[in-house]
Amino acid sequence: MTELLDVRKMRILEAIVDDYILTASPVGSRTLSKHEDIELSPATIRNEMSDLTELGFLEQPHTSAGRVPNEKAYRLYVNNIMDRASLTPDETEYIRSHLNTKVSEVGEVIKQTARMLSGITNYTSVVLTPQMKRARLKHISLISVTEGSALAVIVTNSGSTMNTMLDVPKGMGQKQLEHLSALMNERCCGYRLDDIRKTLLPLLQDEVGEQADAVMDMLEGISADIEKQDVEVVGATNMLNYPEYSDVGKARSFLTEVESGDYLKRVLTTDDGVELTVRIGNENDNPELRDCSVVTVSYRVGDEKVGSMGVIGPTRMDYGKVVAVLKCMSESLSNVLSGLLDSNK
Amino acid sequence: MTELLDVRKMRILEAIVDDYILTASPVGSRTLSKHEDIELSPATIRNEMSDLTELGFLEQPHTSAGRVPNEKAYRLYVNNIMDRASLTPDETEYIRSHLNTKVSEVGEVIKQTARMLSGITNYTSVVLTPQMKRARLKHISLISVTEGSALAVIVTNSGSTMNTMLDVPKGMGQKQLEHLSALMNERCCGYRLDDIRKTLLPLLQDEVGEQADAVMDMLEGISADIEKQDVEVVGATNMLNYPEYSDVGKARSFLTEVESGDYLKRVLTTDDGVELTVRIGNENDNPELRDCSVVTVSYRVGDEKVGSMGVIGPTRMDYGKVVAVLKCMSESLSNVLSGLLDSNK
DNA sequence: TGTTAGCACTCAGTATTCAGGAGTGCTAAC
DNA sequence: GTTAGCACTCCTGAATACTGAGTGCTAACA
Repeated sequence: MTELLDVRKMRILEAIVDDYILTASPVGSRTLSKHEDIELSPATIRNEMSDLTELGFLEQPHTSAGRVPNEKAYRLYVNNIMDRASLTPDETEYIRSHLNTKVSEVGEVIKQTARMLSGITNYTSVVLTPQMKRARLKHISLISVTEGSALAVIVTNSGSTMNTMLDVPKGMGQKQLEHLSALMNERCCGYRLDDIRKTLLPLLQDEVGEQADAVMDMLEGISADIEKQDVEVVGATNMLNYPEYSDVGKARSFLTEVESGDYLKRVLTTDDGVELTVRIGNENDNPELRDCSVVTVSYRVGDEKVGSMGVIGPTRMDYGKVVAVLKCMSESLSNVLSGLLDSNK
Repeated sequence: MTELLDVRKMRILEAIVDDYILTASPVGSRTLSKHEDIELSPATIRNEMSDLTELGFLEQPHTSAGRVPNEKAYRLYVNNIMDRASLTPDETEYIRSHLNTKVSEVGEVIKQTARMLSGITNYTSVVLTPQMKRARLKHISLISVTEGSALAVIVTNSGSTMNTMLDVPKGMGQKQLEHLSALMNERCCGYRLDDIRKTLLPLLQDEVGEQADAVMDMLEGISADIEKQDVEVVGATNMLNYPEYSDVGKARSFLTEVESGDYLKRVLTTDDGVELTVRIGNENDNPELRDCSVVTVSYRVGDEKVGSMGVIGPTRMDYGKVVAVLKCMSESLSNVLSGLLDSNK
């Protein structure tokens, strides 16, 4: 792949993509000839562009327009060309400091991350809440709410909390729930949340006796909720700033799709084993997003991936910057979360 | 006000508003002459329309266009003309049934209400979460989360729950927090949440001794959170379906404004003593919403107002339907919430 | 006196034409 | 291999004319 194109073609393609990312309008040979890196006459450039078109990297809206890069070009650009623009020290500092200050609640940190991502990039951001199942139980409280329902409040060693409404058997009141949760705390503290069900059940079985079934159901309910991860989408309306979405119809279908969150959640929860993924245009198997690119990156607690975040923008997005921001943000968020974890061992 | 206009003018104005609500394009005399209620020639109607324009109810985009109703017309329409379109039995039934099924969590009910509001009306809906301060305490749990912070979980007699992160003095661990919450439960159960602070403090003062200040701070924290009401905004992108927002710039500023939620929250939390309020265009003291109308209605638990909800649409909204839907929805939500309350007395 | 038919007038919207300009591909010369 | 030159394409925007919906006014009518 790398040596499909000679150096000069590469350079020209890069310049075209760079220019198009900036202006969103077809790039002509004369424009390129003024580019400092390219010391060639327009005619020569035209020949090269003609080649690049034939090779499938460029497209022409009409005969007398300049060239527009297509997905193949962006793919090459992302894989081989772009220099991962590093952030300015200011930006790095901005991210670090704003993520460090208020770490009291995990949910807040996630929201803040999403806000910053979309704020810095001017695209749409999406952040997945961290997986709880690998966290360890620090404390659980069962609180009777109404006859037949109770609230389970789980605190993990990373300091995050989780609420789950549970159905409980009729007649099980606050007293019994307290007894049960005391038992759970005694036996399960320090276990991983996704191990609780199988660990706890045998331990409890003899103690809870006739209510074993009910307890089992409750644990099921808790387990189901532990698996759940939410997505935080911020800045969808940013897209209205780009000429790609000056058509209200397109804007509407984009917003509808993104706000449903379904596709983004799917993308963020599929773990393809890679830290950073770039999905360009139709590489998204979602027709509504065929004019968009989605860049995702995972974040960790300790050495373990626990969630991911991403940026959605037009295919003509500033890949270099987005990648740099995501990496920095992932690093920062991982640190913050891991720090939380350590401080409560 | 009522008798500013004679019957015929009223009827013509009504027809104009009705037609404009439907089509969003200026209404001409010929169109009106075909209207079944109006047995007049175009010429006569033109005279009347000319009068209505002079009286300030209609406007003309340009000489050879039809007439467009303005805010004054809508105001008259809302106050004196529109027959509050009653919902079809289907719609009423739909609202009742969908709000009754899943009542497990108050937050869910509110979200569902917002979704249905915007679904039925095709406008943007906004629902305020119910005030907690008038609810009565059923149970409180204090759970240690990290060194220095704890989670307070409050369950009210209406079955709703509330979480608040609190700063606690260093060294106060789970044991002490449990002791404290046991004390609170014993003393404060059944009290109104907004009375707890002043009720509890004297009672506790001698018992908590040296930690009185810290407890005081915690109560402050809880009180502050009790006051908080959130807004749930759904269907903002619905507005992109209306020609008023075929301009992306307008769409963007609308979406930005609405999604911030600031103005809507202010509108929903100001209690003007009236059950139902219609704010037309510039009656909203928010320039971003000068082309919108906001209709709000309060909902109750028992006889007490505890929250409100609203619909935002273009000034050319179907006021009759919106008012009918809101009234029905408020009624249903009030019933559901009051039912929850009663069932736990 | 209120209503209506008729008519001249206005003006947004659409289609048409035209000139300008940006950009291309090709050819021939360097 | 590179470049200058040139004919060609086709988008864009301005100017122009045409159409049709709608008005206001006047005069006739009931």
